[in-house]
Amino acid sequence: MNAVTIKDVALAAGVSSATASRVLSGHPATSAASREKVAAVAKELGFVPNAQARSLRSTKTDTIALLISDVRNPYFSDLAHAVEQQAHAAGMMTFIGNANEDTEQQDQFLAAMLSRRVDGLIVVPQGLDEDADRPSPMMQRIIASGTPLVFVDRTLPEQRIPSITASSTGALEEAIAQLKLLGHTSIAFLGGPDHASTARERHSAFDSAMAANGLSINPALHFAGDFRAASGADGARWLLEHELQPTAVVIADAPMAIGALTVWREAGIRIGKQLSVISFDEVDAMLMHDPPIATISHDLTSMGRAAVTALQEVMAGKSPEPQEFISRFTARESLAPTQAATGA
Amino acid sequence: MNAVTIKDVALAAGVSSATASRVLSGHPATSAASREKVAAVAKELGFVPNAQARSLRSTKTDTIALLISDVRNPYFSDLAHAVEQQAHAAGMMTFIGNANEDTEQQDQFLAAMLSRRVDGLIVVPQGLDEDADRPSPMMQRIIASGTPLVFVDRTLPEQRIPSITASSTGALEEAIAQLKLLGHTSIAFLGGPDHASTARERHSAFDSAMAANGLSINPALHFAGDFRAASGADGARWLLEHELQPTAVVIADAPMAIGALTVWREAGIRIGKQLSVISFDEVDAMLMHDPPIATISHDLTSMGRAAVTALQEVMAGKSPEPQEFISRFTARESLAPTQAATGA
DNA sequence: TTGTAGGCGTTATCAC
DNA sequence: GTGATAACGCCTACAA
Repeated sequence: MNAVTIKDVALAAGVSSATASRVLSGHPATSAASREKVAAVAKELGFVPNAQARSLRSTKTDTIALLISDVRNPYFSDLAHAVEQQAHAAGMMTFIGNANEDTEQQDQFLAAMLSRRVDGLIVVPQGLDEDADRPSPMMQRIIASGTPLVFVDRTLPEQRIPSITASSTGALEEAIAQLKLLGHTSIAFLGGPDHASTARERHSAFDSAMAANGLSINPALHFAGDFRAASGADGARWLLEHELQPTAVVIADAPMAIGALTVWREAGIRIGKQLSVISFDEVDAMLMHDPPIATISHDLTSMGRAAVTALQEVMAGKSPEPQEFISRFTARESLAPTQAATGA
Repeated sequence: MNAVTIKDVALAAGVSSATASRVLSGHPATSAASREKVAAVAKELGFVPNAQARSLRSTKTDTIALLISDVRNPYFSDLAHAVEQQAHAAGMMTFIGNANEDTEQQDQFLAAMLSRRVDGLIVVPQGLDEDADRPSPMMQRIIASGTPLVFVDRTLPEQRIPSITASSTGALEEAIAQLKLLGHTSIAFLGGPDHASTARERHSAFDSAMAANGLSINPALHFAGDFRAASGADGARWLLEHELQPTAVVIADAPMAIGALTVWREAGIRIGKQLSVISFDEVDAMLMHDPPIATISHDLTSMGRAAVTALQEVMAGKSPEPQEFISRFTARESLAPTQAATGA
């Protein structure tokens, strides 16, 4: 068992534990002699400082927590990776927690992090299902506790919390303009869950992009999914049976798109011929698809970095401005001139 | 700021901190009266126990760490999800760490976990590049420290460490038999990096499946990738230019398959006609592809659960047997009778 | 430069 | 059942 403490090191090095501590934590007031001896002994004994004790005393843990809503969604694993790398570069560890799109799991994770006294939190917040905009009680406690907090990707209408978000308005305007140019006027939207601010943002950006292009917004062409593959498949089936037979569709995230495209493949729908498709989130599978799928993508790497930077500012007592990244539209062969209705 | 300690709670409840502690940690020796009062006060004050202090005293953290080699690989995010859920059910938190297929990052994470005194470790071990089978120095220290440790997915030849692995021999024999039946005799293998035991296992299982089916093993048809999409793309290009023009290919993981399939789409290769494809790892994108891709899949959920269970046994002082899961072959339309060579 | 002496928040050990 | 008290491992005034 690893029970070697700083006292053991000090004893073996023939110094006091205070000196050993100073050497091991790089305090300047140490002699070359003790530095050498302590370092050598510590290495030989395999001394690993107890982070618990250290941060109990110093009230900092050099650890931040990142709460995402679905580990298995590549969108969030990209975000997690970016945050982790940036935090790592700043000498901090990152706890990654998974809310599973569930307020209860979110709160459990937040409680655990609070209890572990992380130095800060980066959160993709879940709204409450019934009342999408109200932070959960645990979130309110976090805020009340004064723990440095930053929202990323999604947000809640809490004025004091800096947030890093993405705006898809411009990209969607481009996308819809492109579709209109190709002759599409009946365009469906497979959206995400209303408790996610991103789902609402994408939906309203879609509506305003339609309006900006002089196309009418038809609520009957909006399907409410949940950002997961199964709901994308449901949306695809819903579309197949839809009386209006739109000729193009925008899908709110990659898992839903993959689910939907699978259904359409099974149904023999030719993408880019019978149905034009644009999906949010650029993942490798979109380029594998034949034809490749046009995407609206967010720069997760930059967003993740920005979140860490903003959090560091909050930890330093500043109040960083909210930051909004602009998503990018990439046209691909999944877009083509109108030919026939979906079900043809 | 959240500076409410157990003493504050005790004071407000009119009991000693010892009693407060007993109530808050569910110790049986408490009266109903104090239980009520303490609980009420704690809630009112928003008391959050300091996990640092608690585990400093109790020498347990109710936390385990999971080290995977690539967060963005869906294979590992599935595994992570399974481990997390199972650990959560057992009342433990999970730290998820990302080695990025890199021994140095692996070691940093392990050191951080050791320093945080996690109760146990579940690791997908990285071999050293130069000497795939030797555990890194840090891994040796972990082992020496006696921290409960379990390997999952990959393994190292350390006799004392329980490991949860998968065997693809049977599945590959089935797969190759199927290909042979369809007339394929020249079958390529796009493999993973040698420092991963799974890559070696899949490769040797491929070879023995070829042999078992009476087909000759041709080293010239083996491509060494690294489990990532880019190397799959490289492998696909390599195959396109290969003088032997195999008619079928087995790919060692999903990201590589997606990379490869993208290249083949661009090159106009018709999968399931000109080239039959089998990929390891069943991810949604495999079913989205037209035609759907035959897969060899592991039951990550069961493996993740088994890893947690094994770790719990180690923590309880037992020595669980190594466990080997059997992978499953699923035939799909990406397999078809031989027609023409790849490059035709 | 070094050592001594608390103390961080909690729980375990004793008495009562 | 409850309350003092010590101890977990480390860091940091303070004094030397």
